[in-house]
Parts: sequence; structure tokens; C-alpha cells
Amino acid sequence: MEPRQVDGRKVDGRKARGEKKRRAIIEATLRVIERDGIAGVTHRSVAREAGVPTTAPTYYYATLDDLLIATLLWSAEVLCDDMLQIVASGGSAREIAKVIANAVDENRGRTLAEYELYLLAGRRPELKAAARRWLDLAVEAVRPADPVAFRAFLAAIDGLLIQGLIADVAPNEDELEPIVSFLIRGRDDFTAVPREE
Amino acid sequence: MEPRQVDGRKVDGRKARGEKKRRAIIEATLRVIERDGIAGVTHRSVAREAGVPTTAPTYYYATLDDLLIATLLWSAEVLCDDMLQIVASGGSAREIAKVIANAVDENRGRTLAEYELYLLAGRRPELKAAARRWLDLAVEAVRPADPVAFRAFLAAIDGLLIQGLIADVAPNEDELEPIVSFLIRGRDDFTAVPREE
DNA sequence: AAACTTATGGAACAATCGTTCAGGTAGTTG
DNA sequence: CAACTACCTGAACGATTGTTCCATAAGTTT
Repeated sequence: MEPRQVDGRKVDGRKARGEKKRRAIIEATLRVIERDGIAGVTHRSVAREAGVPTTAPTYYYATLDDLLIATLLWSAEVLCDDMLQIVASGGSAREIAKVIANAVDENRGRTLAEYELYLLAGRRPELKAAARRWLDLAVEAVRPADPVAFRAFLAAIDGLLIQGLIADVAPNEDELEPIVSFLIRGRDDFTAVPREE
Repeated sequence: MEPRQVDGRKVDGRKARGEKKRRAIIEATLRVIERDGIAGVTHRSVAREAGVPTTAPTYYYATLDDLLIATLLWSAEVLCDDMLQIVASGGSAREIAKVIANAVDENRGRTLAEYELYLLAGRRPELKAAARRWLDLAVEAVRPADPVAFRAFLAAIDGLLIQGLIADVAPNEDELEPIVSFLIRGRDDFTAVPREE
């Protein structure tokens, strides 16, 4: 059975293909950012990466800025997942340390891209909410009884990640684990308040 | 008495002027970064900001990249001062909170520039040492007995700053003070080891 | 199948970029 | 003051940029 709209018209296959290409362009843009940073994003570099004609990005996104913002808003969801994986995993200090170590080593490109988002949000107010979203989600997910200690923990996560990016050699989980352990000592404080249903 | 070289030759006034212009160009570049980010740095924009001819930046710095790196290395010293003011002030939590609040409000442009340095260092190894320098200096200045607690503190400083930059309204010192206070509780641990003379 | 709508892409444009270069200017030396 | 040197700059070039435009292809409806 073919997909149809409520009014009986067929779903326009042209639009469907368009949406796919739209996402392909955004994903290509993110890959470019991971590899070369925001500075490397041009219509042509994105088109080359996505394997589409030069004018395709322009066609789907009115301006290069729109493309960049769309990409970063989308990547913010990835950021959210990464960060919540760190914060709300409920795991041991070692598990958290492992996630951080991965973020600054294997996933280094993506982590760099995420902080490019942070920095751009500093200059583009419309990106602020997206960049900050994981912080809000973290608070909501954990519902810390001691918000002060939890905010300190969240700040330290950001600091460990960004400092890990500029280290000569990326820190491994063995180095990170004691620091994380120190940060979450008395973690019971975080989760003492159960979520109200 | 006019300045002379040891060999009796006069100091070349031409070179002296050149050095001044060199610094003027770097300072102009930093202002451009503070205002528009690294993306806004071009030979022409820098020249306009510095009030020098278009080709002057090219003349003094072989390539635009050299200019950028020279600027960021120089700004790293400012970063160092700022950070050490925070860390090694030996001040109260309130004083530290005040410095952070200033960095994300009044000095917002400069703080943004400093994190652009951080991020660029993530992609340019030759900048890493400069970006990391304040961390090394902080450790050396404080000589913490508990390096783990101190590194957590340093990471949290970075996190508070960068999160302050993407907040809807910049946090003030009243909000920051309890967090800082939490971070430096048991600060005696930091300074328990006196510097060996 | 004809009419119609939407998606698509190659050519081209103006603007801006980094950089080159030959000549001019200012300061120093003899 | 003439010769010399080092610093400096305006004009210009080739490359790349974002974006526009129109012809065409693809898909849908009548």
C-alpha cells in the first residue's frame, strides 16, 4: 500500500527525495566541520563532500549561514546524547572517565565540532538554547538535591573535555578517573531527590 | 643621549617604527577577533582596524596564518594573566566569582577570543603550548598538595567560563560564588606544599 | 498523454579574498 | 649632499567565494 495523504493525494516522491538530500547535505556539513572546522565550510566543500552539485546547498538552504545553523542545531542533539551519556549514566567514575577519554581521542573530531557550536553560540543568540540544552536536560534527568555541587560537576566536565582537546597527548581514562572520582564524591547528594511522577 | 648599538651604529629608527606598527597590527587583530571572531580576520579588516595600508599586514607577516598565530600567541599572555588572577589570587570565593562574572560580561569579547584560541589550538599543534600555558603556570604557582582536586578546580573554571558565555544572561557573582566556594572547599589541600627555594 | 508543479544543476556574476611586485619614501652612512 | 639601504605601499592578479538565473529533468495530476 502506497503512502497517501489524508486528502487522498499521493505523497510527493519529489519532496521525499528532497528531504533525504537535505539531510545528506547537513551530515556532509558536519563531517566538514569535524575535519576542518567551521572555517572549512563553504557551499562548494559541502557539495563535494555530499556528492551533490555545487548549487544544491544553496537550493536547500537560503544562505550559508542557514546551513551552518541548521547543521549545528542538528549536531546539538548529538552533543546532548554524548553529554547525557557522561552525566546521567549513573555509572562509576571509571565509566565516566572512559567516555571522556573517548571524546577527546577517538571522537576528537566530533568533540571539536561540538565546541565550535559552543563558541558560535557565544556570538549567535539563536544557537544559545541548543548549545545549552544538554545542561538543562542533565539537571532535569538527575534532579540533584545539591544543585551547587552538580553545577560544579557539569562545569568540570566541560573543562576536562576542552582541556583534553589541547593536551599534547589526549588524557586516558586512568588519568581522568581520579579527577572524576573526586568530582562525584558524595554523588548521593545529586540524586537524593526522586523525580515526582 | 641617543641610543646606540655596541658597535657604535645608531639604532635604526626605521626598525623601531616598524616594531611599533607590528604591535599595532597585532593589537588590531585581537580587537577584530574580539568583535567578529577569527572568521572576521582578513588582511583588509585588520588593516582597516589598525589604520594602516591594506598590504601592511602582509608585509609584516608572511601569511595570514602567521598573523593569526602571532596574535593568538600574544593573547595567550593575556589569557595567562586573567586565569592566574582567578586561580592564584588566593582570594575569597567571592573574589574569584567576581573575576569570572567580569570575564563573561564586561570582558566577554576577550573571553570569547581566548576560547577561539583554545579551539584553534585543538587543530594547530603549534598553538597548544600557548593555550595550555596558564594551566602549567597555575600548577607551578600554587603547587597543590592535592593535584587531583586542583585539576578538578581548574577544569571547573574553564567550564564555568564557557558555560557563562552561552547563558541567556551572563551569571553574576552572586550565582557563581557558591559554586566557587564548593570547588575550593578544603583549599588548604591546594597549598599545603610550600615552594622549595 | 497533456498540463502542471516541483526539484535540480550548469553557467555565470559580482564581490572579496590572499598575495605579488615594482616603485617610492624615509632614515642612515660616507 | 650624494649614495645607499631598509622600510613601506598602491595597484593589480588570479583564485575562490556566495549567490542568481534559467533551462531542463522528474514526478504528479487531470
